[in-house]
Amino acid sequence: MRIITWNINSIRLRIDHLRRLVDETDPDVILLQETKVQDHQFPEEAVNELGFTHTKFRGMKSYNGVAILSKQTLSDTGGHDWAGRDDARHIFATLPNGLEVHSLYVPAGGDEPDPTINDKFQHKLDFVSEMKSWFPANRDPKAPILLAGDLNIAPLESDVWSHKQLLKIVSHTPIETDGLNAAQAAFGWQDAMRTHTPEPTPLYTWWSYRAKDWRAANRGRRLDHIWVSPGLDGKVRTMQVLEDARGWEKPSDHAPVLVDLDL
DNA sequence: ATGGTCGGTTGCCGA
Repeated sequence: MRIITWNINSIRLRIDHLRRLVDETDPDVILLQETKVQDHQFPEEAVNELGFTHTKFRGMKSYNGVAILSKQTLSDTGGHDWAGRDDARHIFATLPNGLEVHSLYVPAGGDEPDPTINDKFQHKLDFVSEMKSWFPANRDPKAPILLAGDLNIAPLESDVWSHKQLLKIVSHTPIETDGLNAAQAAFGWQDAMRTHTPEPTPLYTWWSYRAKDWRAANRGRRLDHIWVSPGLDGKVRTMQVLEDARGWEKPSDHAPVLVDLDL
């Protein structure tokens, strides 16, 4: 089973990119973040025409928004309101083979890495702190569960272009990376991307729009992640960051990440 | 040290 996660940064603007991604990789399931569309405006017909006749989505006006696109039936769907906010950052569903997939969009957290003066950073820390308790309280680690999305944190030194230069930059500060590592450990989540491509190999999924030449500068960060439960131990066969998509015309600033599961 | 670019409830805000 082939699964892709992607921060698409507006599904309506990039529906042709989604078509190209499907043509080139033929995934079974696509988990999206930053769809930036309300549910009544979701391009369900265009998605159906790509072969994804089963969809679950949760959007709001202008910001955020997550979706699950599947060729097979989706059941038992829902989404948690993290940090007490109904802001369309989480959706989950179960596939016919029993695999539960979660699409998650963690808040970016603003620019100032001080929670006492930056409410957005406090919100991000609260969100990640709740990730640590929510999964153990609501799910069985022995079950087959995949959690993927834009977690907006690059936890490892080789997840950023310069560990030293990014230590005070939101997405790589110790308070965030400690929080994410704690959330991961609390459920026994396995970092499928790093199982496949261990440190110290650099691994990035996001490159800023602001670089003159993103590929030449390569000042990337690994903000997108695929985690699998202990119940899926040994089931991840391949992993690829689809960097080419970052070079398409009018791209998302995030590259899709693909895994094949032996299920 | 600074400013650089996107998308969408555009003339700003969030990323």
